[in-house]
Amino acid sequence: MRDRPATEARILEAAQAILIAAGPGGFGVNAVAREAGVDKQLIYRYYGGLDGLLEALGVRLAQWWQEKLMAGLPQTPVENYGELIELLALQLLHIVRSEPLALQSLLWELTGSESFVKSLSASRARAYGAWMAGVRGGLEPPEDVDAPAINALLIAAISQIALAGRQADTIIGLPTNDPATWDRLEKSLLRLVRGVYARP
Amino acid sequence: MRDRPATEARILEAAQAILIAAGPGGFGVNAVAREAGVDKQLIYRYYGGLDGLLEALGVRLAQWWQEKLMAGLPQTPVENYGELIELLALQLLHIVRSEPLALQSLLWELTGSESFVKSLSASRARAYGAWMAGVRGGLEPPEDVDAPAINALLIAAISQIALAGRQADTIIGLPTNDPATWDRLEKSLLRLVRGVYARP
DNA sequence: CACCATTGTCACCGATTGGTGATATCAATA
DNA sequence: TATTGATATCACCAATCGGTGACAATGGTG
Repeated sequence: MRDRPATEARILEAAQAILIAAGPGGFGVNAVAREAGVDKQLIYRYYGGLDGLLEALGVRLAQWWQEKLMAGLPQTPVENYGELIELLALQLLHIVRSEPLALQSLLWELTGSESFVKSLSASRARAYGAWMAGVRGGLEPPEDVDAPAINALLIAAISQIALAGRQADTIIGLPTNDPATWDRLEKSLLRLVRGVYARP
Repeated sequence: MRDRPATEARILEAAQAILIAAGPGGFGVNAVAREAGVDKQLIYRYYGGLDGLLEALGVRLAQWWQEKLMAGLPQTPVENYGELIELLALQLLHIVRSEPLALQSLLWELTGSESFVKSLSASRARAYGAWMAGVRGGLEPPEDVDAPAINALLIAAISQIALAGRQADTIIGLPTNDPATWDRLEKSLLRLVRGVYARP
């Protein structure tokens, strides 16, 4: 060993692993050190304590979100603003359904009061914006639609649905384990999008 | 004192107070006992420990949700299914915006793995159903709309928006503290509802 | 080779957690 | 009044938490 950069990386990886496995609640200096096979003293030396480690983990998560979102950029140009939002919604739904880290990250934004949590929320919001900017040509939402508010509601719905399906075995009344449930939710999600961003 | 029923009630009240003030994370035997001004031993005697107390708190929360929802039953008969959902959405938005207990309860459903959490989710779902049953006359949703899925998404959106606005000072990009933000969200929420449950 | 800063290890601290056993105190009954 | 059973209190336990100081091993530099 005796390789500080490598050790720092190991610690950060372990932190992410702990977050995925145990969530924000199970996160702590001892758990991370144990997972990384490293003395916790090094966490204090290299990251200045728990806060510093969280800060570093925060920027890592922000990058992660950016990458995951950008991975779903449509290849073919879209025709109107509504279709854009449809794609974003589907991409986000796919991420939160397939990536445990996404859910734990969202959960952290809801439960944590640390400062890095706020910057994480802001970074994720920026990632959405970057996605939009990267795709929309000159596409504009209909004038009579409050696009930011509508989109926020849609993103919120997707996030909450995924979070709720994590622990409970029923969402409002729909069975969580049934794949048909998620088909219905996806179709209904698109239906909501099309309802506001009227399609030709 | 020396009044078991009163002591039990005090403990349960304290438990709810702790939940409101500190959330699921700060919940514990010691905190509740301290808040109630009671030795924690009594929690073990009367509720059989932390699990039993949670169980009792769960049924209390379920009743609470039922009451809060039912308090918003419309007086005048509604004309169609869409208007019904509009009212439910507005009522729910009002609850989660004005009642801290609602948010902490929702948060618990997302974070807790205890068994009572699942029954709480189920109870809340039943409360929605009871609300609907109490209001809809012979009203039916449009045939081509998957009402349960749509409604689940709408409820999810409302829950998540309120939860996100609790800690972060910006929801996706909308400033949390600005009252105008919530006006926009409410209007856009109704817009989503009307988009699917097409109005005359 | 000797020095010294960096890297890693170990042992400990006070505080808090969920949980338990023994004991004091009271109210009603015999 | 003496006994008894329920109610309340206190002291303690092992485990874990975040955090710190002292010490051992290492590798490059003079």
